[in-house]
Amino acid sequence: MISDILKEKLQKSLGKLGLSADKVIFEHPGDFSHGDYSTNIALILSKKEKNSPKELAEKIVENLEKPKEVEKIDVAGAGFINFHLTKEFFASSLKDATKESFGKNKTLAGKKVILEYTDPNPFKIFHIGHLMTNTIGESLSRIAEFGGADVRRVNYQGDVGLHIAKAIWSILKDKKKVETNEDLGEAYSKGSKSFEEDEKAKEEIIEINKKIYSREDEEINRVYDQGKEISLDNFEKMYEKLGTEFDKLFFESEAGKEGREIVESNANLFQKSDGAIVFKGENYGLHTRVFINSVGLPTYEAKELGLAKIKDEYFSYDESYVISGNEVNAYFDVLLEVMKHVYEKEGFANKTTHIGHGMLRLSEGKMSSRTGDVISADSLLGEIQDKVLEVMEEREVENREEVAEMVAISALKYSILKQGIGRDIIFNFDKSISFEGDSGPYLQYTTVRAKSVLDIAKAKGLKPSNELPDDWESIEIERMLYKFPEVILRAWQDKSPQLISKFLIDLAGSFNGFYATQKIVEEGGEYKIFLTKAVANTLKNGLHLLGIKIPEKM
RNA sequence: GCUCCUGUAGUUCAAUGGAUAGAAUGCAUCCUUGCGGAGGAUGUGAUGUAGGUUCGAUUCCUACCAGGAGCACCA
Repeated sequence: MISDILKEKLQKSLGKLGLSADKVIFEHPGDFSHGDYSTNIALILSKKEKNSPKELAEKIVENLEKPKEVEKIDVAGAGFINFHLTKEFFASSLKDATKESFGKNKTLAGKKVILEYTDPNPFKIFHIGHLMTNTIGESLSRIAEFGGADVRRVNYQGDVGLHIAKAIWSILKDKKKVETNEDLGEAYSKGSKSFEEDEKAKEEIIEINKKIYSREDEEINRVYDQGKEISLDNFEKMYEKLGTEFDKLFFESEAGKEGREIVESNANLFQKSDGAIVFKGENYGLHTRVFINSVGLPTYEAKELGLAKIKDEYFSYDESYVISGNEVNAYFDVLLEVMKHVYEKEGFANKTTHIGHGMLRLSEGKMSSRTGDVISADSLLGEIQDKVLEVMEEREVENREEVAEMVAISALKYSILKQGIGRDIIFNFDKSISFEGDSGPYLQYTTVRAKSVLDIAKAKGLKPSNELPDDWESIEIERMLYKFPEVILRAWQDKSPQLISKFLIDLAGSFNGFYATQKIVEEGGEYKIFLTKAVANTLKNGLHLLGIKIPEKM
């Protein structure tokens, strides 16, 4: 790595001056005029020395042996030492950027990583919140794969619990045939409403809930089994659309059993309180949470406790990630504390990380799944797709619907992944989904365009070559491409797909600028064609990491 | 009330303690020759308030103001 070479030379120079530094940090300046690598070492060391940072920087540079990859070294600003790389370095680094494997690394080689995400509940609507969790989880899974990890994607679905009792109560009461997912959604929101407003309904629902667990009532079992099947089929279709293939589905019914046993066999850790079994988190700076409720049923907490073990039996993981909305952050802290004690030997708590993402909220107000006031993923995607079709109207494209769906999903996924994971997304139907500028479709469009250029070059018999033309001056694109692998490393380290989004949008912008000012396909343009190939390949790999598909034409 | 998160152009988002706080969108002006205009170029415009730490603060600390989430049998 070039940065290692720079570090070594710099240490030597410091040595000559009788100085030393434990760690020398190189970074890429935001502004290209400040070079390709930069270090603030002089600013830090000048504190101990009496020299001014700028003078010290100049002394360091005087004693610095310039590696062949470096064009020039200069001192700027308050005392930064900036390194400008040579065009030969860029030209040779481009070779990597045209490789299929560009961006892959080995930081997670041999590691078993399990990621749980999406977690919709049968009998309920797959809403836009699930869309958000899925998008983030899928992207992180792919980034882990690029790091060489053995990855398992898992999904944990609530197939028991009050929400189902509510839906079943409504179905039984109306004696209605349930055939579609919409029927289920309707039944749920109706049952949910009655649960809040009608005491008698509430009692009946609680009664049904017990029978769902015990499976003693044939009528209930029949409705339950049928509804679950309809729901899961519907989810499968959605996963396919979104580009996620789960390796394993877990269900609350199994996790509940396991969890209850674990709570019972660790009785000393828990306390009885008002008929429930609780964990007093106050002793650990946390709060109290119920694990087994007063009716004797395991809550989500106990289920998740069981799930950690079930996951390990399935795939003895080194790292486990649970991706969900950040509304459960506090509860997850409690859970991890309990896991520390319960699974002391197994060390699950240390291997498990909860990633809480922000909420998708509507500018018009809050979304509530209890009142049935939710926006389904289907309706949102449909609406975006209609807008895409409008833009596509005048274009000649085969498979219109299919392409429009790809573009719609890309628009949505990008708008989720372009910002920090923990932050809420304020959603405005008219404005939020963009097809231009800082958007998924822009990235797709740029990739398709670059590929189209390559096709034309090929048809004209012009072959890409990374041999530099005599009068070549290195351009922004070259100075960006070689950073892609570093970006991916950091994206995993920080669990921030947004770093990849940012990188791709900058790269695409830079390429579009290049495209607008230069003719690429021409005699003597072999290097520019090579550059285009590198950009297309990098965009392709980057978009893959965001979970975005690329159409042939759009 | 307690805990956590967030306050950056009109709007939606960036900025591992660094250099002139970046994009996009909006608005204004411009780009037929040359390969996809879902594009390109130029201009416009912002760190909630008050202190502190630091050579250097959007970033760290304190207080305040504003918004959001969580705080016992939902998940």
